[in-house]
Amino acid sequence: MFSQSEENYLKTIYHLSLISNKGITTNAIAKKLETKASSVTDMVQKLSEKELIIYKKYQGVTLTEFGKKTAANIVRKHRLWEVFLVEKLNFSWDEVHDVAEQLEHIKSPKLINQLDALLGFPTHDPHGDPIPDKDGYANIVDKILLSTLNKDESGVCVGVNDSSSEFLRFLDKKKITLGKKINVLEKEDFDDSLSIMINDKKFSISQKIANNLYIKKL
Amino acid sequence: MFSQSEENYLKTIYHLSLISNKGITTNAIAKKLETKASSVTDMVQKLSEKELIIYKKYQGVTLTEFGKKTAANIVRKHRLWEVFLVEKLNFSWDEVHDVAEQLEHIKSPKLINQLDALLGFPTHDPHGDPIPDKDGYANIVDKILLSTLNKDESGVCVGVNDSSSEFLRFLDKKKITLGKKINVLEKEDFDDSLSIMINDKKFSISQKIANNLYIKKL
DNA sequence: AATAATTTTTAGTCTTGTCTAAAAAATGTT
DNA sequence: AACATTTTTTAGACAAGACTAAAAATTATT
Repeated sequence: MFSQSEENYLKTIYHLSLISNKGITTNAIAKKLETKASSVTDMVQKLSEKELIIYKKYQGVTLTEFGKKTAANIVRKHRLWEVFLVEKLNFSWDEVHDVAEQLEHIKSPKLINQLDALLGFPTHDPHGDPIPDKDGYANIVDKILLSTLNKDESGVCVGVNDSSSEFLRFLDKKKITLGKKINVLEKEDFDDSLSIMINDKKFSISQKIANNLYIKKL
Repeated sequence: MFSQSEENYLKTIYHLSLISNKGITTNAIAKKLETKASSVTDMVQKLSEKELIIYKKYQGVTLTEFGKKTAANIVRKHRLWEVFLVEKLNFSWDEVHDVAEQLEHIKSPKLINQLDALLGFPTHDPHGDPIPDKDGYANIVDKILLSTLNKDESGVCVGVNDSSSEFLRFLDKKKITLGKKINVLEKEDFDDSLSIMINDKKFSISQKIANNLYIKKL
């Protein structure tokens, strides 16, 4: 069994691995966890001893198979709890993260399997992120950023890049939810803002917004 | 906010207070928590500084109003989670304790209130123990031990004293569940064993069993 | 290739919560 | 009341996980 702290480091390394596929640097981990590089060095040495990661001084870390599976399982728990909070306890999608962050550390395989069943074996969490299965395998959807679409192209909203409550509440206000169809009517060269059509309504969004919304091209 | 360790001490003191209503001794706490008396001394000093308990050297501790409320809230969370595990996730009553022991430390008032609602505002946990309300008030039932009943008296099963999985599984095997009616047919002077009638079946139970089953007299 | 800037590691400190061993206080016994 | 026993507290140590400051290694720049 691993401590909460070890699990948090592991999860962070896992998330960074999905983006970069190079060795994960000490500084990158420190930044994500809002901690100091020296603390990271201490912890990666420990995780390395436990064979969760491969670590060579000054060369960053990569997950072992064991580490990958362990990390995926924490992510699985996090996302299942998020679904539970939204589906069963009427949380909104901008409220779930902090609570799921605590719940993901609860140790009970039966609990998670039963929760999975109660929720009807969901494949995605409320933000559109895939829920890894028991073996750590997660469906990677071929999602792209809305900002990469051109004029007259369209797609379906499948996820968010930034899941801060500010951004999520903005989407709520604009009635942009997962599964909604988005048409790009115009793309401004000047500031890369987009004129889009959603819910039969037309409005303009900034590049910052378009850079944080994942869609699946149609 | 309090640490998990602080919460565990507090909860233990709360449980001991309900039995003894005298000052709770260092040793009693150490025994219940399976730790050393010196560790208890350290922690009660800390809890005292935080005004959760009143502590005078060599004289044991008592909960303050604030401490009582805080402790009751932890117990409330523990018991609500137990109900959830049994009602929604098909746990049996002998499996819930360890998981609830972890879940009780999750910090989110909304989570607990919504869970309470999802479960239909239960008043008792799966072992028959009352669930304190938000203000820390718990209904104290006038329950007595089965062993205190005499020949030809009868009662309804309302709780257990020992909630070890061994004992709970024994009750399952004998089909003794909360709410069941029990008639005492005979009481042996020799070993204080009882001959009882339950589910229209007659059998004999040892004093040890009778000492761990709470009933409400009829 | 030498120097500057950045990143990473090391060394030492701090806090939390635990422990052991010894001292001090309280309680029990004759 | 004096001694023995038990309980409780103190003092000092340790592990986990974090931090600061300084050293070492790497990377970037001229």
